Amino acid sequence: MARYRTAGQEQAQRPRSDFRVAERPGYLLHKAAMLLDEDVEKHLVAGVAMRSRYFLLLATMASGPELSQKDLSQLLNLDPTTVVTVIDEMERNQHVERKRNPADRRRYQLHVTPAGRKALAAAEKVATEVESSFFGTLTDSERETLRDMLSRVMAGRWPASVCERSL
Amino acid sequence: MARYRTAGQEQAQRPRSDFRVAERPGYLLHKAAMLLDEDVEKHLVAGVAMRSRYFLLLATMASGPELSQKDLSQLLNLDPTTVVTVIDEMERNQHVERKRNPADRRRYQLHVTPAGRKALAAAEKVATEVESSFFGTLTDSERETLRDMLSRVMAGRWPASVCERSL
DNA sequence: TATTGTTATACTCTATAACTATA
DNA sequence: TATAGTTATAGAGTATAACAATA
Repeated sequence: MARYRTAGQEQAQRPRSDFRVAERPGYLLHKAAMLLDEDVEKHLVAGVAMRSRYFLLLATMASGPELSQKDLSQLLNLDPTTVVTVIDEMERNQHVERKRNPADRRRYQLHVTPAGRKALAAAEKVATEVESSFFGTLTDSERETLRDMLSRVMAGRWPASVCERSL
Repeated sequence: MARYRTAGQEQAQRPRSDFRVAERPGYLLHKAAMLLDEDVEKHLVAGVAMRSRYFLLLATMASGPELSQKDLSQLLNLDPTTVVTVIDEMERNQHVERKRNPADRRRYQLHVTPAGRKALAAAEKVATEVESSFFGTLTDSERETLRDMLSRVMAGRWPASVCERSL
């Protein structure tokens, strides 16, 4: 992961920051998400040797409705082939077991093992700490407001439209 | 660009959505940014044949302090080699001219041409429409709150730490 | 005939390293 | 010796398409 953020110690000839992009709400959203993603990925890898998409897939499998690999790829916007790769890895790590769905033998029932749940708990602890630190300057009430606004902005697109299906 | 969001029309056997990831503020932020990025990219390509990073670089060059390619790569978290590629393309499109900085002949002065500003204006119109539509369910006051919260969350990391340098 | 999951492959994007020129 | 920019190359990531099994 590249780091272009660490600053040098040079002359500050024009301490302005009137970048047009910095005023676009869309770019602020993009940038904030990128910074948080990097933080989460870095700490997950360092703390529990797990990458973000592994964590997200595991967390999704461990909670809520039972999902096929196809469902997961739709919900998390991951390519189906990527889901295969990550779940292969999960099986090798004995965090997940693939069992055929008796009602539709094309699908898998993805079963998170106790070891998988344990690993997930550790990862969630890390992720929660990173998020808490990232949103550190916001009050609890503000965090709730942010959560609410983001949910509303996505209403009907996520996760709703995915859930319309078999979920 | 892949689309895993368009839903089929099947049985809704479990209309729940208690995914653990959906409750993480971090994932909400990530997902919202992804959706918006996709919208912006799609409409920029379709409307003005311009990709997002081209637009971002052009918008940054056209406003604020004069930046070298190195500065741009740091500010926008783009690899320096990517910046070279995109600015090459901009030169072919006659949107930008490279001139040597007389004070430091290693650096370029990147000059946005009138044609470049015209293209930028068209792109900004598209991007603004997409953003406006994306944040459509928020009131003006809420949008300001969101902008403010995102800025505060990033305070000290962006664009400040980049600006500490030569900008 | 359509769908889930898989594999193989191609392609895009990004990162790494070496090079030129300037400082 | 260090930095800005460039080029070539390698690697990671993702998408495409063909396939097997099942519906």
